[in-house]
Amino acid sequence: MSKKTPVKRARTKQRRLSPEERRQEFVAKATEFFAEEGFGGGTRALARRLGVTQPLLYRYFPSKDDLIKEVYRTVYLEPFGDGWEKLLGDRTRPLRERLKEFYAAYTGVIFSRKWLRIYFYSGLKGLELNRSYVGIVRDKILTRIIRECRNEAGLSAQNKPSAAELEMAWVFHSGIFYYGVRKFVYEAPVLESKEQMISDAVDALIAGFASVFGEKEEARKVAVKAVV
Amino acid sequence: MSKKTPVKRARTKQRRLSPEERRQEFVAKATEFFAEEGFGGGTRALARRLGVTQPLLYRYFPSKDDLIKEVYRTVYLEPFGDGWEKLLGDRTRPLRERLKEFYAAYTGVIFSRKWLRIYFYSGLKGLELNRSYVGIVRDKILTRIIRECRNEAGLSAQNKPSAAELEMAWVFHSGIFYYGVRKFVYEAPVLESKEQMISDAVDALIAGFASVFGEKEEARKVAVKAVV
DNA sequence: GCAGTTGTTTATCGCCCGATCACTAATTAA
DNA sequence: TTAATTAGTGATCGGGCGATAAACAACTGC
Repeated sequence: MSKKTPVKRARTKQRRLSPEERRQEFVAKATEFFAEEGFGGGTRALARRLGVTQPLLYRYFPSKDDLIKEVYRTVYLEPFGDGWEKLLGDRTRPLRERLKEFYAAYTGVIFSRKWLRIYFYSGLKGLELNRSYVGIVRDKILTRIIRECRNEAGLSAQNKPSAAELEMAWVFHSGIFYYGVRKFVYEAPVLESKEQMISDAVDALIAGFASVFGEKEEARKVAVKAVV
Repeated sequence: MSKKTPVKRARTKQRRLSPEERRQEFVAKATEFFAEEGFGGGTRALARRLGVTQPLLYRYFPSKDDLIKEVYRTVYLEPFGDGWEKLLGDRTRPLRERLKEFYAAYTGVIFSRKWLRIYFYSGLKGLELNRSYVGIVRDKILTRIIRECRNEAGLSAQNKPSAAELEMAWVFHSGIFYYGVRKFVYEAPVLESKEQMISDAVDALIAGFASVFGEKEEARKVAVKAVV
């Protein structure tokens, strides 16, 4: 309320950080700020949260848009490890186990209010960034998962998944994704155990994939299709 | 670019609409506008799109926020029919058929750039509206679906679905939902046939539900759980 | 045709926004 | 100690925002 008193910070006491450290500190705090306020949030409010004055931002970033681009970079590109692809393809371990471990790790990164809200804000802004992210998920994750599901269901290996297979993987993946959205964005009640949610979803995917695409379960599949 | 020339619209020619018609026209156009620009879009730009001047909006709506509330109302509340609950529970028809018909109708309503973007913008704004929408989906749709899945899997009827069952229904429902998001918000390529996507997802749900929760498939279930 | 009512515009207010500039304080190098 | 460099601030600019008030234009009933 009474933000009138300028408080007169004791400027001399706190240790001065190196320029790069300071910059990173600004980006990190800005990420939290924009996650809450959206990219329409003002630079003055942001500066207030950083404990500095607004013009100082312009010493570290040429414009607000440049700052936002840095926020994107740290949120999207940094966390995407490449050990994940290997994990998914490691056939010395059961597929269920691999999938559960992968999604435990993946959701460990993206299931936070900050990550998800930045993701949606940038998506609504129409940035090509989201489209490219969707492409990465498709190529690095879903294509691998389908390959393993085909193997699990006793189907012949083929490099390219069919559009229908890819779509089923998307439905599965998005279902898990949306658990995080409900919990961290809508703050709606969810199943308390994330692990069980993932476990059940993985089981359903493997069973469903075999049911829809499997040859070894042709009897079931025919019965399914006959109803339609 | 050269918006300088005021264009001097021929004001006398166009027929004057009744006040209520005019109001509804404004709300409809405002919905499209906010879906694209977000609720941060300016009233001047909106008025320009409506072909009127900005102060005129304030004769029809006391404030910008009131206009936004009307937009919510028409987007969320109007389309939600109540024949859907009956459709889901109609056991004279096969479950697969009911689910496919329901999701064909449901996605027919919500799968549009307009609907989905308004949904996300309001969700990010922190409005309680989204949380209540989530509650409606849970009670009116998912609870019914689980009841029918239990019946299909030969399980005893119980009124309240378990949290794990509800979560599996959410994963399934969200997976379908996200097909629309990918197509209409991210404008990413999707399986061209929405019907097949729904059909496969429904098949996977029924097979997956039986696999995870079914008693008649206890052997498979035990095998599944043993891996973990 | 005129009065009253309703629809619409022009002009404007106060506010907040992103950005810039000139200045001061703190740190570093000699 | 002093000169140069860097970090940070206060004041301010032009512009867009939501909202208001007063004037004007167009219908309506008499």
